[in-house]
Amino acid sequence: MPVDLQPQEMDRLDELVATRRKVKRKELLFHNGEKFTSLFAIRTGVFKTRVTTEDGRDQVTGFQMAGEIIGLDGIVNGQHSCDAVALEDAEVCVMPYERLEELSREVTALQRHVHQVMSREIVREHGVMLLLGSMRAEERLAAFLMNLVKRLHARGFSATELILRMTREEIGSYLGLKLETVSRTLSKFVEEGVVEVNQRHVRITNADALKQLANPTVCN
Amino acid sequence: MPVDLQPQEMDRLDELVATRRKVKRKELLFHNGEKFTSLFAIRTGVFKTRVTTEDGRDQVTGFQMAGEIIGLDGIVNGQHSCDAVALEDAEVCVMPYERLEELSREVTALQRHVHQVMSREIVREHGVMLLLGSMRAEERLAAFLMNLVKRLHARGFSATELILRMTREEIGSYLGLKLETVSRTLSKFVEEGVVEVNQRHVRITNADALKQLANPTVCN
DNA sequence: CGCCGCATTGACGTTCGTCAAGTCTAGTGG
DNA sequence: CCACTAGACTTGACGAACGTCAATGCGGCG
Repeated sequence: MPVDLQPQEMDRLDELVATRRKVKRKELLFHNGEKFTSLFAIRTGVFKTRVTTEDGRDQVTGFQMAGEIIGLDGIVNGQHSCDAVALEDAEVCVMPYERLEELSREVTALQRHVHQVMSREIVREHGVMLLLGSMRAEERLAAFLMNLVKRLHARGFSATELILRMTREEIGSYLGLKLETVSRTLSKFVEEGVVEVNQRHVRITNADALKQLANPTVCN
Repeated sequence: MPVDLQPQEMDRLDELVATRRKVKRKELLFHNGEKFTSLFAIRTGVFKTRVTTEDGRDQVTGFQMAGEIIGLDGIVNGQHSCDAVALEDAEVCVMPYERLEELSREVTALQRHVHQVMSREIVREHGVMLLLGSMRAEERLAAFLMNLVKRLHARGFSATELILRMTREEIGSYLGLKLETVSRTLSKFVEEGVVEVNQRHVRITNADALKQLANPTVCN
């Protein structure tokens, strides 16, 4: 948590995030219906969150990576309303929610931080709604790639290369597309010289063009 | 705010929501880029929130009615990232955010309530993402009507009749459809005897059928 | 009355989903 | 070490759902 604090406050925060938990690839950090007790701060690895309907359809609601907080959905009803699945071996800090509540009553910076994290998630979801509601396949995928590479870059990785930790199907679910459409659209980007793709390895060769695709000035 | 409290705590909360503000139909409660200072609790009237892209496309991210909190998007960056537009003459309580922070440090029930409101919004948006990402027009519209009537019923209105405060275009924007599709789908429902429609007045004549159409559990 | 915004409906086009075949890669076991 | 398999991915042909464009209707309000 990137908040600056007094030494004594730091100690209390350290205690809050003292517990760690490892989650193997394909395993669930928590699942729909599970009792909510803690938030999780991702230390390593990438997760997806998904919601599911009775009739088996599901929707990926996000991909989360190091430094991001997961589990906020559980606060309102005391139980989780989505699944969190590790896309690779991962480790998280377990933050017991009741301790977090107490502490954020005492440490103003923490209170503010918690509010910001939740607000940021709301704003992010607004962006996804915009994407799902009014963009075409090309734009969705371009926006997705831009977003991923930006977040990775902020974590010290390349600004032009990335390795997808998720399948075409998972990308499609997140973007409201079928996996074939994701694959086709990626191929199209390759033809246009915007990216190079080798399985899960993606290299952005023309970032400007990608930005154009994600935010076209002309649309129908 | 439906939280039970000590009398003295009540007084402090009363002070928090003392300021009122009236917003006329089609006017903005706040707009994208505006400095964030307060959250708003809706007393009367219905609002829509929307996000916009540079190229002029916009997406309705929600319709809010009495008792609901609006403005949470502003917390993370200190400025609003969407517009809130009144769909009819409305009145809100203005809750200065800094006062809210202070108070929720002292009143545990308020702290919890704030967290729940934000978490609820996150969960609601998960539902919208599911709707936008994996449902067809019929299902989206059925889910939308069910959701509206449920919320109205919880506020003492009819469980089968409602008046839409928004245009077909606004419904379409929220559901990721064009207004013509909304209109056609409504007409289809009428043909099937599921609803009666007269302009903005809608009567649900076969709630079970509507629930069938909206298959998944996208409620809230 | 006549205008204007909203809504409906039809004809047609585009995008994306569906179905199917086939390729590639990594992992498994003989 | 090499088949063998399973899962992920690619690509093509076709169709359905929804968008686009356009004409028309309807109701409220100055």
